[in-house]
This record gives sequence, structure tokens and C-alpha cells, in this order.
Amino acid sequence: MISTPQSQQELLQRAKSIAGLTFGELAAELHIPVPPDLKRDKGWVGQLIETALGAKAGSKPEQDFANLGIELKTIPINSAGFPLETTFVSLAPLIQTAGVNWYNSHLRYKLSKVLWIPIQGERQIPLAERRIGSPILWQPDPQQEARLQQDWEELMDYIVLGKVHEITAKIGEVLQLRPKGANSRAKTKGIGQNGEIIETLPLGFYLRKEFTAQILQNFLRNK
DNA sequence: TCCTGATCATGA
DNA sequence: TCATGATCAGGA
Repeated sequence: MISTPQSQQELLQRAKSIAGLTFGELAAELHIPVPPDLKRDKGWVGQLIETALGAKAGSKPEQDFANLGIELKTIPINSAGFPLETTFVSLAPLIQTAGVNWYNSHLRYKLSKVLWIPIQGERQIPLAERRIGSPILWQPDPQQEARLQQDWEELMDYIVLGKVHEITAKIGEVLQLRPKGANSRAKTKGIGQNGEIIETLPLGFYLRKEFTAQILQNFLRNK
């Protein structure tokens, strides 16, 4: 087991040291089997990178490196460096929303500092041959945070006002709410049209591809 | 072609 | 069920 890094610099150094490796090479070093594809192992790459960097496995609503205040995210990109998928951030609170605001939200906490690891994600490349990219340590700039806050507040209004059933993935410029559960039968409690508690689909906040693309592009520009 | 809604694995 | 890690895949 790899120990948890004790400083941001150490974490960054480790992330740089695995850049350029294929998933197959890194998995072999860690004695982790490589699945044939990601259809039944959608979180495999994320867990591989977590293991390599010494993130502690767990299902707590915390940053991956809480001691450093840093969240780890892999992001699949194509050959042009553009994201292939949206980025899941956190589940949306659908009940007990009193007192929840942007500043104390899980979303803002998770995104306060993120170590992005770009990875080759094109399905035509065999999983074991896909490569790990260079790490990007990011904090939202004022414009990005303002945009996130605006979307978060708009989306939370739907939830608080009992309009979860009106929510679609089309709402929000940089953020969106989409189902986040085992399947379409998954249930959690939410607020109904008359303020009553109802059973509804769990929803999660996702970052749109255009937003994460901007993060990657800004990094390259300042490099 | 690609976005939205659906889905997969695992642990507590 | 919720939280972690996400990607799949068919219909618009």
C-alpha cells in the first residue's frame, strides 16, 4: 500500500512520475488486473490512479486528500485534448436543504482545489494501452466560481421549490443535474410539489465538458 | 454524431 | 441507500 502524500508538492511529484505510463504498465507495478474494457468497471481508472497516488479508499463525502485539501479527478480526453465525458462532482441534496448555501455546499468544497489527471479515453485504444497525462492542479478563478455558483443556485431552486421532476440535464451553463444511481428504479427522498416528502430519482451534479475543457486549455496556455 | 438519461462495481 | 469511482448507449 502506498502511503498518503504529506504535502502538495509530494502529491504533485508522484502524479508527474506516473505521467506517460500506460494503464497496463501502472497496473502491473501495483499488481492490479486490467479488465477487458470499462463496461463493467467504470470506475477502474479512477481507482487505479487513486491507488498509485496514495489516496485513501473510502466512501466518505470528503476530498481524496483531505489533509491537503485536494480532490482527485481523472478526466478522459480525446486526441485533441478535449474531454470525452462530463465530470461527476457530488450528489445533490434533495431534502433537508434548509441552511444549505453555496458557501457551505459539498460542491464548492469538492471543487475548491482539484488535481486533474487527464487520461486517454478513446474506446478504440485498448484499455491497457491508454496513457496517463500530466497532472493539472486547479482552483476555480473568480469567474469560474461565479459561474458555478449561479448554476448551483438555479438548480437548487428547483429542488427546494419541489420541482425535481422538472429538472433536466439541459439546465445550467457549466453545471447540470443528472441521475446518479444504480438504475432508473433507484429511489431517494425529495420534496414534492406541495412541500411533501416524495420518492424520487437520486441526482448528481456534473461539470459540462466545455467547462473542464477550459480548465485544460488554460493550463496549457499558462504552461 | 453526441447528449441525456441509464447504468455498473464496491463498501459501509 | 448513499457515497465513492465514473462510462455506457440509444434516441433526438
